[in-house]
Amino acid sequence: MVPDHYLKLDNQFCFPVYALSREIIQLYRKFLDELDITYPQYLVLMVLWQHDKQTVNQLGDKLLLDSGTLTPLLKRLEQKALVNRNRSKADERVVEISLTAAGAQLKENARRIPKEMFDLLGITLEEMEMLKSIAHKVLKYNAREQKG
Amino acid sequence: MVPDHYLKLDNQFCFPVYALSREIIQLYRKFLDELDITYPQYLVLMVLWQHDKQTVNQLGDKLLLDSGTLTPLLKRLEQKALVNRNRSKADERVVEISLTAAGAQLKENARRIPKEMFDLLGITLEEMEMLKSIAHKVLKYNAREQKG
DNA sequence: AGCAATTAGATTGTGCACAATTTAAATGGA
DNA sequence: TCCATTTAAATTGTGCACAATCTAATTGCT
Repeated sequence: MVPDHYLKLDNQFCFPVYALSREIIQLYRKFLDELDITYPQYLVLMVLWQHDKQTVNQLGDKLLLDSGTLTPLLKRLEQKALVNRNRSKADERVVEISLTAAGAQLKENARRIPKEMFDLLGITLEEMEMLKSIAHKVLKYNAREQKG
Repeated sequence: MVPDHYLKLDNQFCFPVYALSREIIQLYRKFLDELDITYPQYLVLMVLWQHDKQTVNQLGDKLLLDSGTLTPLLKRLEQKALVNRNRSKADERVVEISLTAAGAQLKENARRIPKEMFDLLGITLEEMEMLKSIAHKVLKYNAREQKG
């Protein structure tokens, strides 16, 4: 019989990750409110800042989000005049997302965020790298499972 | 000038945590669908399994959730006949949440979940402890900031 | 060419999260 | 005792997440 121990909140491994994720998004709010964007919108812009003009699918692959989440989010970014949404002429099913001048410009205002977030978190570089590598391990492990 | 490097998705510390949190909730779904509950509902039940009869505030303190999230969630648990919601007689503002027989019984069906989840994640015990301790550090650090 | 199967994205519906406001009960002076 | 202040939940409104379904365009097969 599995003991009660394993069902206590304090002994959970997953709850801290879930709580940490919400805490991080909360800390981002401080910076992102000034830019009038949300954290998921910031992630989309970050992907576009690195490589402009991507399809909804390509954004979804990188952010692990589906069209049910991205379509309305991208429409809100379009309303804020930060991105353009255009049907591809080569394949009418595909929607290409590109940055507007304002969307590209926002990158400069966002530049200071990663460093300030790191300071806010109060952890060491080593801990950060450890966290990243464990997260990647789980995500990669389970991505493999889904295909096989 | 902060270099572009820091604004690339691959170099983010926060995105992996956010993606990992969603992946974990996704993996839980496999088990929780059978119990017809969601992950946040499971967390509430876990708190009640450890200590029955708590106020909405007490649940919120432990799970770091407010009444805007908990009130509708608890109403759904009530509809499933897993918890009771009763106004305290000593203080009419307070709502006390307690397990029904079915809610208490569900603990037995949930008992196997933590072990199976651990197996699914594909990480070592050491990595799990590391992840927990870093999450706790950030959460505690920022809880302190909010008060000071 | 014609049509089934596939693919990209949009839509619908449910359930969190969370800010901001509201309501009602309790408390703490003056 | 009276009333401003505080407190506990509930409510309202916005924005994700995500399953399931739908629509329309494309591809592949014969």
